[in-house]
Amino acid sequence: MKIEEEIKSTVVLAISKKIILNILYTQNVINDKFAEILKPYDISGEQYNVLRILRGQKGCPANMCSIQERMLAKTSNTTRLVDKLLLKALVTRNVCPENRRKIEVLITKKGLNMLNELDPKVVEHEIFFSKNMNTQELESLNELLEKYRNQ
Amino acid sequence: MKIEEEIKSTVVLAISKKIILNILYTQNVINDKFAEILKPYDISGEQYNVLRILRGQKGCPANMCSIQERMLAKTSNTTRLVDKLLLKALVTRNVCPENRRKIEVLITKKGLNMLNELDPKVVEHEIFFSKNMNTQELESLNELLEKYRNQ
DNA sequence: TTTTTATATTTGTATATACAAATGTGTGTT
DNA sequence: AACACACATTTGTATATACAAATATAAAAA
Repeated sequence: MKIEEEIKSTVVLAISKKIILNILYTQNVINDKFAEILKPYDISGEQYNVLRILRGQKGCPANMCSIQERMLAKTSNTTRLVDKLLLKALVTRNVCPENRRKIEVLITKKGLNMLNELDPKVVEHEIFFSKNMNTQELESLNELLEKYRNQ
Repeated sequence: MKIEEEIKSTVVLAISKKIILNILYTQNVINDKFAEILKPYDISGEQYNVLRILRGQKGCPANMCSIQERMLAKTSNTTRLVDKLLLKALVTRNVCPENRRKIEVLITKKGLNMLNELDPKVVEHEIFFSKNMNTQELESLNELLEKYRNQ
């Protein structure tokens, strides 16, 4: 369905407006579908994102700052996301001995197991949207998005 | 900046994953910039979206259902968004006399004036991201996004 | 050493998202 | 009329976003 139909617009939209609406709407579709995958695991998309960042550390602890700057939403509240993960025993949290202002966050074995179980489902989700497009179209979409975002 | 740099990824990402991350991240950039435009007017992006839908009614009242289905985020809570707009006198809300289950929501003169004042800033925001791309690239981006979203 | 400044994180408040349950109203059936 | 069912909206609860203020610690300056 075209974006005008999705929002039931009755007027012709400028291409610059259509692209904005298309990106915002597509993001909603992606997120809704991803939330369904995560639902049985009782974690949110943002919590998943934190876990994924922690796994990427390969055993090294991450502090709040470094998690924050790797998040997609730059204004996420990492403290509270880590709080939730701590309650579920998916991460550990300790004051850094070298610099007591910092907090060392580590993913637990339980957290790693959850991510490993999710891995194939996440890949399936990513491929789902790409499956009817050829490599050239995918590369083109990616390049155009980056050109668009960087003004 | 490429998406890998934005999220400080150290590994090469599959194209299907890059596109997902690119869309999610680009949406955040668009929303953050738009929120700044709205800030002086003390309304949120979702509240703006409701006002824009109501103006599109051209004097006809809209009920909660029809507002909901025109929203970008299909799970927005229209009742509470309209509550906020009512407090600022940007809309009126009345029970529909023909069907008392329905609510008639109308944009006020104050609401219309706010939208009119915002119009040029919104267009400027839309054009900002498109300005370094030619018509063909813009059309191509729009088509690829729609093909992508519809699997 | 005390003060100032910078850094890292937490907390508070308002708003919005997500979803289920509750409420109120209209329609059709017996 | 009484009942069941569908429709439209509201309300409740948990989570997340957005942003400012508060707290704690470290480093630099006086």
